[in-house]
Amino acid sequence: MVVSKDDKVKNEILIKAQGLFQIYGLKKTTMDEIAAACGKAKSTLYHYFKSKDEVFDAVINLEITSLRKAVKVNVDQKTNLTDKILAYFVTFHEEAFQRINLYRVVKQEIKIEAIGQLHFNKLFEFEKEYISRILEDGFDSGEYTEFAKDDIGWLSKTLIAAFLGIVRYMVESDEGIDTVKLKKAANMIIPKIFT
Amino acid sequence: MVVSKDDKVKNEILIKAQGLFQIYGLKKTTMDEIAAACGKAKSTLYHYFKSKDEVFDAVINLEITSLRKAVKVNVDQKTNLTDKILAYFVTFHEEAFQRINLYRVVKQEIKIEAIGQLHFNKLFEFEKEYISRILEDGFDSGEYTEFAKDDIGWLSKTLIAAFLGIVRYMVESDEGIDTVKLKKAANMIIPKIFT
DNA sequence: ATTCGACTATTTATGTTTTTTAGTCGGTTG
DNA sequence: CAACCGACTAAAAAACATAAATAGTCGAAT
Repeated sequence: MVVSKDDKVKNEILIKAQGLFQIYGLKKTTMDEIAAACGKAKSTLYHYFKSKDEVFDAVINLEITSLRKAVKVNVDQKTNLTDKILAYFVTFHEEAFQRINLYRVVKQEIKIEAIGQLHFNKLFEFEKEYISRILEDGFDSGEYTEFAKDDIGWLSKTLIAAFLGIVRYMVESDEGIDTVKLKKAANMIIPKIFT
Repeated sequence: MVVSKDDKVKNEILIKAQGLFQIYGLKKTTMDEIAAACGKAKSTLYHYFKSKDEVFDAVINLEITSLRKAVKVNVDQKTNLTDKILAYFVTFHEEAFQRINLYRVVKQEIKIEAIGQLHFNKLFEFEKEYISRILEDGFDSGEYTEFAKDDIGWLSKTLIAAFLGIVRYMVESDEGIDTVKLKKAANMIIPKIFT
């Protein structure tokens, strides 16, 4: 069989853990609880995962993977640079806010807590890489000439920082995530140079 | 005389407090220290200010006032909308980072601590109002037609949130505040519609 | 009206104990 | 022998108590 017994149990644990993390968060979910939810002893979990962090990591990666898939679908549909970046930002954040664990990481990160930092940095890094690639494609195809290629690294970081600022504000002010506003914001941030 | 004795002493206290806040921050500066710096007893301070918070408030307002003045000078020099907004953002943040107390509030705010919140909100509110006014002027003069007037409130909030996101990133990543980059960022955020 | 010193009421820091929880280990079972 | 368990340990977190620092009050003095 393609999916081994090992993978199956691992997945079972992850699903249960995911459910608990969603309800209680990382800190308030204990390994005993996860074990109980799986109908196993705690020590058994350590047969599949080295540590609690590794379990959480795996859950987050599960969600990031599915998020990336969703984003890719939307971005690939678009044909020009501006639409791609716009689609990227809108989809990314729509999808992220649908995934409570990720949302938590971002929200925790806003309040700068130790644990979220790593995941957030990874997220930021991923966003930067993704945007950089889109920009580079635009450059190579000659679609985009306004900035030097050397600026792409800085450019994508700034784009993301700005966009994250808006999302942050939406979260903090409890104004919720309004897709229409999000689109407007994205449209405003993405420099018209791109069009 | 125009400046009353009362105001003179108040100012003396504020100057001393400002110096101490700059060195030690709000929490690590005691009322006893401020009093000692003024060569007065602590209880005397309470004759001029209701509480320690009121002293800090007054200091912050002192700095905000001088900052506003500096910003206004730069903005007023510009003739068109885009330049005004650009000048506003660049000057505002340049000046803010020169004022350690304000900088502290902003930085504290990044780590969301109770005390900074109020000041930060006030700052945010001020920035919003200021930008709104600039935008409205642009509308009224017919310089700007792309957005509806109703959108100005949302527009200025978004602009500020985005810009704050970039500043935040600069602070967090310890990349420092590079004016050239700041200008680039501002240029990128301010939609080309304005030009 | 200003100032002060002595006082109180809160916060904050410190140290101690208890409880909770992550992670280990030897042994059991299918 | 891979998957599991229960009992154990070590480390972290929570709870508690105590001491110290500090914000803020008040009556008296100038």
